[in-house]
Amino acid sequence: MIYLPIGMKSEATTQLGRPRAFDPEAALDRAMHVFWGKGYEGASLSNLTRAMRINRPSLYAAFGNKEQLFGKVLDRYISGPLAWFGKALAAPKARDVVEEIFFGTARMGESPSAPAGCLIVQGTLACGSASARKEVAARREAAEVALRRRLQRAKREGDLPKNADPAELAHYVMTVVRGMAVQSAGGASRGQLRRVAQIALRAWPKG
Amino acid sequence: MIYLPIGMKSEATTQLGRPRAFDPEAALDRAMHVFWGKGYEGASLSNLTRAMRINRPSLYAAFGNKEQLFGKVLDRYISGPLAWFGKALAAPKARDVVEEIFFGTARMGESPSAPAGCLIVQGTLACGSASARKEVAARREAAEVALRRRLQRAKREGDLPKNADPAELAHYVMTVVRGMAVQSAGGASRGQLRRVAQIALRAWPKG
DNA sequence: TTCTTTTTGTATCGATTAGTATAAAAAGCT
DNA sequence: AGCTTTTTATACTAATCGATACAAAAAGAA
Repeated sequence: MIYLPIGMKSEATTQLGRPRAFDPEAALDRAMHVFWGKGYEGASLSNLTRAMRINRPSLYAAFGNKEQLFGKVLDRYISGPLAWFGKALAAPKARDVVEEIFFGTARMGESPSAPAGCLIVQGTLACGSASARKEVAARREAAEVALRRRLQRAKREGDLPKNADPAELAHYVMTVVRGMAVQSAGGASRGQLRRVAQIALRAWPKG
Repeated sequence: MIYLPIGMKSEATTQLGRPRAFDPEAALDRAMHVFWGKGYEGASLSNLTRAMRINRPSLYAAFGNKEQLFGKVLDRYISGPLAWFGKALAAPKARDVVEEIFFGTARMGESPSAPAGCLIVQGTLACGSASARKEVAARREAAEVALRRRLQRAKREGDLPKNADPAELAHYVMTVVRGMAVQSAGGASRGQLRRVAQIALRAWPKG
């Protein structure tokens, strides 16, 4: 019994056994929308299997269990709907990095097919499953660490004023971003989020 | 059968029947901590009754059902741990109002007995119960409306620059506040939150 | 005491939860 | 064909969910 990495079919040239009738990546996308909209424990297995259009044993065979499925969904969320974040970190100037993060967050509220808010923020903020909560918290922390390192580099390059603290600035930016996610989940429009982003940018140190 | 308002014992001078053996307000406080830490549907009735130190029928007799208990807890949360918000709105200058809101939020993370974060933010962000979710969203909206009205008054009084938009500023402030709640739930210290508050204040329009 | 009223504790309800046992179905290989 | 392997669908598990039925217990009133 070999554990097959999710989202990819067997690499063997000759396929053994009955082929699966569903696309694991498409199923993961559907599961993502369910978790995104209802949170980790708000999403029941019946919700998930119905949306993914597979039966329960297929889900367990392909993705492990609910918690592991959630982990795969988190990975896919970060490398999919949240991929702009990594690109934003690559912008030439720190000010541009932060601007892209703010407006990228505002832009997330404009897709009508995607649920409002952010899976990482609302997926497990308060949740009975401690492990799922920790997994989401770890990913929130990772994003902040990445931005902090980027701003520390900016400081070394003279891209930030001498009195600016990269760690505090990173914490501020991520705070605003997560607040925007909460507002979006509460029904805030993309226009409102953009205006919040513009105001939040006024706090950025003058260079 | 008369529905007895929660938190107050019978007003009749002569009490009929067996007196209840618990203090409803203390029980509500304990329930508040459970909801605060685990969210609406993360808090099971077994969690609640154990923390409240009452049995299930006592809970239902005194508070209705889980959803109504949550509503009473929300009221108590707003008039208790969140009472500083109403006082902040009464500050003389708009800048002071916002400052008190920011630092009041930072101060909420310092009580070691209380759960981290904000019940209103994390109680039901993503949750299966649509009614509980709407109830929390309504209270989030109410806070923003109150601040918006306060800032509109400030504008009329010349307490804000002519180019400042009270509605946008209110949205920005509540966005930061809710982001701080998320950060706090993720383990941010009061010191970190205070520094975020200071940076966020730099976005405030110069008067 | 006896009656009435309310709270209490226990034991349970049907529904739903996450997770599986089992066997039929569908493919390739020999 | 016959064999092997994997996925499929159905049906089921034990546990937990929110919510109650029921009767004993505890008070005042008559």
